[in-house]
Parts: sequence; C-alpha cells; structure tokens
Amino acid sequence: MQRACLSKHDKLLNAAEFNRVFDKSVRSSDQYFTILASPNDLEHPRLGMAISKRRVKLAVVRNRIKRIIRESFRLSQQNDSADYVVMAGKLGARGTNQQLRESLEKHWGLLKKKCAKS
RNA sequence: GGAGUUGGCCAGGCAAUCGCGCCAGACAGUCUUGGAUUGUCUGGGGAGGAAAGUCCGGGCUCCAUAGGACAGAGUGCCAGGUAACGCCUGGGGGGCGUGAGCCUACGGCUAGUGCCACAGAAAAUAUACCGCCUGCCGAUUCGUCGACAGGUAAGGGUGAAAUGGUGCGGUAAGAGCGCACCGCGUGUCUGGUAACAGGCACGGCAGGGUAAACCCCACUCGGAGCAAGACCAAAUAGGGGAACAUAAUGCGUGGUCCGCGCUGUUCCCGGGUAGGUUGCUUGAGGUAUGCGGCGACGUAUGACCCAGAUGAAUGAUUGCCCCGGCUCUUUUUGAGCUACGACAGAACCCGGCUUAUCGGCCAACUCCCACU
Repeated sequence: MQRACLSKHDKLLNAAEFNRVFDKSVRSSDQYFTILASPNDLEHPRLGMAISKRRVKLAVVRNRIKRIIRESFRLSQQNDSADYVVMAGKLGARGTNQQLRESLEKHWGLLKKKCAKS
C-alpha cells in the first residue's frame, strides 16, 4: 500500500524547491485550481501547496482545501517522478468537496500526459 | 400558561472503511559504541468558547540600567481579590425600568487659559429691550399721554443654559430685604475601614456649561519580542595563524642584490548566511472534597497529565438517528425530498477585554393572566 504525504520526503520544503517548479513547469488550470508540474530526479512525486490568504480568506477553508488536495494526491497513486505545486483558483473557496475532488482528478490525468510528452 | 431578567453548561450523536502528524513500547534494517535514523506492529492521546481581533496585563528571553528630576503614555468614587491589569467581586452616588435588574469616563472649571453656533438687551471684568414704580415738567377731551431724572429685576420675550426654587410677609414698585421648607456652602456630631449617609448650627448664596478642551492633582509605567534567545553548521566571498614553495612570472620597498610584503598550495582557527536542532509544553495547570470569606478568591489533602504542527497534523466517504428547511396530507399524526448542519482552526504560555455565533438544556428571580 502506498502512503500519503510521507513526512518530509514527499513535500516541497523550501523556497528553492518551489522556485525550481515555478521556473520550469507544465501547467493545468481551471476555476478551482492551477497546478504546476515539473519532473524531478527522485523516484517518487512530491507535492507543494500555495493557497494564498488573498484567494481564500478563512483559515478553516484553507485547511479544508489543503486536506482535499492531499487526499486526492494520495489516492491518485502517481508513480512518476515529478514535483507538483497546487495553487488556489478564483472559485477555490466556493467549491464543494466533491467539485474540488473531481477537478483535481482531471488535472492529475492531464499533467501525466503532458509530462510524458515533454 | 405567557412575557422577561440574571448566572451556568453544551457546541450534533453512533457505527464502518480509508487516511494524517505526535508520544510510549516491541521487533527488524542501516551507521563505529553511547546513540542516531528508517520501516512494521501494538497502545495512548490530537482544536475553541471564542483557538479570532492583537486592545490591556503578566510569566519567559535578550538588551539597557548609580540615584533623582523633566518630558511622554496610561489610569481616575471607595474597599477588597490577584503575579498583574484598563479585569473581577462587594459597596456608595447618579440615571433608566411597574419589577427581577440594567447602564455609568463617577477627581478638580470657589488655580489659570480657551470655546459656547442661532436666537436674545445681555453668554460673563456684564448690566436692562419691553415693562413696573416714584419725583418733576408739559399737554389734556380729566380717562390718560409725552419728555427728563431716578428706583427696580417681580412679569414678558430668547435660549440647552440668564446671578438659587416655592410660599408668606414686606414695599411706591421691587429685591434673601425678612421668615418657613427645599437646594447650595461652611463648621460640627453620629453611623461606616472608606466612598458616603443622616442630624444639628451658621451663612443669605459663593455666582452658567464644557476637563474623551489645554491644564491641575493623585497613582502607575525602561526597551524589544519565540522571526526572543541558545546550539550545530553547507556553498561563496573575506579575516587570523602555521608549514612549504620561492623553481617560473609580475608588483611594491631599492641605484643593484639579499631580505621583507603582496602572491601560490596545504592544514588549522574564529565569526557566520541558507538549512537544521532546541526553546516547546508540568503550568500563577485544571479537577474532587473539606475549611475560611456575602463574594471575587484563598488554603489543605487526594488522585490526574490533557495538541505540539512548522510550505504547517486533528480529515474524507458511506449508513442510521437528531435538528432545521421545503412539499403532500383537512390540522394533529404520517410520508417524501433536501444540505459545506452557527461562528469559526492552536503556532511560546497564561489572566482579561472586545467582536462573531445555528440551536438547545439547567437553575434562581420578576411581572401579567387564569385556577384553587
């Protein structure tokens, strides 16, 4: 069984790692999320989240969105090696749990194909 | 039964599946021992009443500091509680409510300065618009009228506010001019720790409001904050020391050479950024019982350990029940449908305040109606 966000191995930890993804990436976005992806040298994928206070005002809602992202990331079972950064979109705070989950599923699929091409 | 006041409590519940970070233990792997680290399993615990705003007060940490004064900021009836407070408790004054109760920035403008629109004669070193009254002169239709000199502030009018209020006496008309009661001030006595309350005597009245206006008085206050502070410590640049090379080249000191310094290589040292570790959760801790106190609270004893994340754990899905909403049904009953189920997420820790908030429960008390 594959684990979810494995402690620090599966997360982007500092500004340097985030910037690497921002500089060179493939992106996919809709009204709920914008996801950046960039291949890495490791054997497993890594996840970073950038949910700004400006986009999502309430701390409770920010936490809810993060949990859904982690949950979805875990269940999508990606065996490829790439770093992902998820950012909140315009309607990120408004979407229901189900809407957000469906949106993420779609993005994972799209990004896998894009990464494979490049 | 209805309406209301105050205080306290809860913050949907249960089950299944998947999942997260923390702690303890066991086993296994890796590294040189201590130990560190990774994985698996078992067990334990994992958001709030406001975790929020960051408005006060402390603890803790670092920096500064002989002592004092000024400046600045804050507080402002009295007493108590507390580590401390701008908080809390009890009491007093004032205001609101039929009442239970609620509100209260509640020291001083009989120190100084400033401000007070409009209206009004006058808004403060005052003095008088219409009036009222007396004297005298003139006119007269004998009712009064006008001018001048004076006495007044009772009445009118303005205003939020006009040099105490009401009544009686008094007077030419009036006036604390005199008296009674009320208000105010001073003195004194009684009760109270005190704020204050009450009594008695005296004074005829100090002289509008405003101090969240400057200000005066009394009291309090050093600064910065866990991104505090402590430790470990890449890369890059630079500093100090030692050894070697001065073989080759160059520069400075020199007329020239040696030497010395710059320079090259290696090693060591200290400071220190990214990053990491720590601070980091046992504490002015809650809790039960007894005792003291009207109470805030204090105290003794017993058992208890109750989140510690760091690009930031505490979640998701499904089912049932509860609650809410909508529809059907004649109302009740019943049936069906429905959903981010109030406000909202710890970030060093406490004590408060303020703000947000679906709904529900408990206790005490008040008013109204009905019944006995």
